[in-house]
Formats: sequence, structure tokens, C-alpha cells
Amino acid sequence: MAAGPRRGVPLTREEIYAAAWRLIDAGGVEALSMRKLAAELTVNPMSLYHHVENKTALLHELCLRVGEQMAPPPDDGSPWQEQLLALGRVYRELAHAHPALWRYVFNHPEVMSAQQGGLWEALDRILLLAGVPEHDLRTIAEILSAFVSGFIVSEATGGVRPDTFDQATALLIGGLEAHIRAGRTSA
Amino acid sequence: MAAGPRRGVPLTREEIYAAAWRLIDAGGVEALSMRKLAAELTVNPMSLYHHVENKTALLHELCLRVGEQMAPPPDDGSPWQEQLLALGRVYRELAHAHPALWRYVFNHPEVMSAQQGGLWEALDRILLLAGVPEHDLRTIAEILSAFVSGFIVSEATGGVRPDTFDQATALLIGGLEAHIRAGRTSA
DNA sequence: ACCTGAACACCGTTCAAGT
DNA sequence: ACCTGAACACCGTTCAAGT
Repeated sequence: MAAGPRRGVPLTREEIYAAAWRLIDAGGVEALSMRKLAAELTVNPMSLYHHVENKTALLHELCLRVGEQMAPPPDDGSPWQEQLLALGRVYRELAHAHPALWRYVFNHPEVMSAQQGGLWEALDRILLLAGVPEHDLRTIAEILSAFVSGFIVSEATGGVRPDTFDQATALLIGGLEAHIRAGRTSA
Repeated sequence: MAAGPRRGVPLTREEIYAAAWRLIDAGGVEALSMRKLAAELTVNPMSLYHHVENKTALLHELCLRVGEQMAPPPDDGSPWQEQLLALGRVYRELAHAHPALWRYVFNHPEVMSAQQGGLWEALDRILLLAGVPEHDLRTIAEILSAFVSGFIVSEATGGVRPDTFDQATALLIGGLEAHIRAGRTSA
């Protein structure tokens, strides 16, 4: 009875992640339990612990994998405003593809920073291109990131009407332009 | 033994809310359990259900009570930019006083809209004063609200450096000014 | 009216035992 | 090496019984 209901087929990490994914996309992070996950795989709950440290490690790993799908667009020579909008859209599309997991990431910043490494470089590049002075580059980048990720979570939870993302981005770009102009005249 | 460990003193809703509050402020929403709450009140867990429908109703009510503490500043005749900043600060201070509960609210928009009724009127008033055309008043208000509440949650979870709130607000104000200017010239 | 204990259907996780 | 069952310490909630 050792092979049990799974007839000797060895359980793999990939299978586990895929099943966890399914559960989360269907019912949110709160629908994921180790026991349901095991049932989904027709396996004893305890077998999971041979492939995964624990539930939070599993969630963490899942978030990292989503993050890896993020491909920030390269510099195509277009104006910074367009590139910023394009970057925002990449971010947003991935979030909308996995809203439940994204909400989890937003509420667990230690995961967020590990997950979204690639975005920061792209954001910095675009802000420098826009003429943001280096001394507030980091602050501006953090502010924009907080605004945009907060907006996207709001979209996912229904706190904001659909199809307002471009307008929201336009507002930020307008603010950035004013900020840069002000920095230039005072220098 | 009916009076049990609480010696006949009748349990009140107020006591329950206060204790729940304490647990949440100490350890986050995830630290609140009906059983720990009962222990805190030296009462049988089941006694709580005589005063509260269930756990989510309790949380909901708690959120509404925090929201009621929000007093949007009245129109003092100062420029809209200052009034918008003042409004943001009121919102932010309350959120920082109860960060755990706020995170919960942000992730449960049905609670959010019930809780933050007073803010919307103030926001609408300020945006009209600023000259935002009525046809995008609602959209702009939603966008600003999503940005600001997202930023505040980011502050609470450590995703953004402290003392950047005024800078963040300035960015939004700059964007709004540009938006209004654009609307005026196109009209 | 208010409180209680026992019970049910869940959790995550540990540990000793099985193949 | 991989899997398992029994067990522990938790959850929220229902329900019949107590005062």
C-alpha cells in the first residue's frame, strides 16, 4: 500500500505547483490548502512535504514563477512617456492574468521585491531618459511603483472601474513632466 | 456553572470589539480567532455568537468603526491643492493608526466603500473646486483614491520609504493640474 | 436571555513506521 | 528515496442542553 492511490508514479514539484496554481486561480489564495492540494493530486497530504518545505514556501515559489514571466520591454527609442505606459501595461497584464496571486504579492512585500527585480531596472532606465535627477530617482521609482501596483490591485478587487488604466497612467505622466520641469528651472 | 469563569458579568458587544481590536493591532488580522478572542475575555468561545453573527461580520463592523473616526476637513477656502493634501493626510493618519485593519479593508472593497462614504463627498468637492469637468469627476476620483490607498498600504507593508507621502501627493497634484489645463484648452 | 460542552468539519505540520 | 497513518494543536460554527 506504499504506492497507494498514485500507483507508483512519483510526485514531482512541477505537478504540485501546477495543481496549486489551479486551486488559486479558481478560488483565490484562501482556497489553497495542503489537504485539498493533496486531494487534487490523489496523494496523501503528507507526501507533499517531501517536495515542498511548507505552505508559505510553496506560495513564495509560486509568486516567483509568475514574476519570471514578466518581460519588461527593451528600449525601442520611443519617447519615455510611451515606454512608461508600455512598462505599466506589461506589469498590469501579468497581474490580471493571476489576480489572486498578485493580491498576495502586494500584501507580502518581501515576496514582491524578490519577484519584480527585472522591472526596477527598466523603470530606472525610463526615468533617467525622462530627465528625473538621480538624487530622487529611487524615491520617484518607489512612488510610481506603489501607485501603479495599488491601482492594479484596486482594479482586480473592483474598487475602480475598468478601462481607466491609461487615464491613470496619463495622470502620473503629467505629474512627472511637471516634476521634471520644476527640477530643471530650480537647477 | 452557567456564569462560569466570568462570574455573571454580562458580555457586551463593546467588550468584544475592544478585545478584537487589541488582538488585531498586536498581531494583524490573522492573529484574530474567535477562540483566542474568547480566551482574552475569559469566556467560552460559543458565547461570542450571542453578540456577533460570525467572524467576518465582526471584522466588518470593526472596519466600519474605524471609518467613522475619519473626519474629512471642511472647506476652509484655501487652494484646492492644499485641501487635497489635507484630505490625503487625514486618510493616511487613520490608516497608519490601524495598519492591519487597513490592509484588510483595502483587500475587501465591499467594506471599503461602506466605510469611506464621507471621503468621497469631500474629494468630489475639492475636484470640482479644482476645475475637473463633471464628466470625468467620478473616474478621476476613483483613480486618485486607488493611487492614494495603494500608496498607503505600500507604506504600511514597507514597500515604500517613509516620509515620501507629500512628494507622492505633489506628483498627483501636478498630474491633475496638467489634466485640467488640457481639458480647458480642448473645450 | 445568556451561557456552555460536545461535536463536526476543517486547518498545517511532526514523527515514527512502512515499502 | 518516497510515501503513509496516526496524532497534535489549532480553526469556525451548529446544536442541544443547562441556568
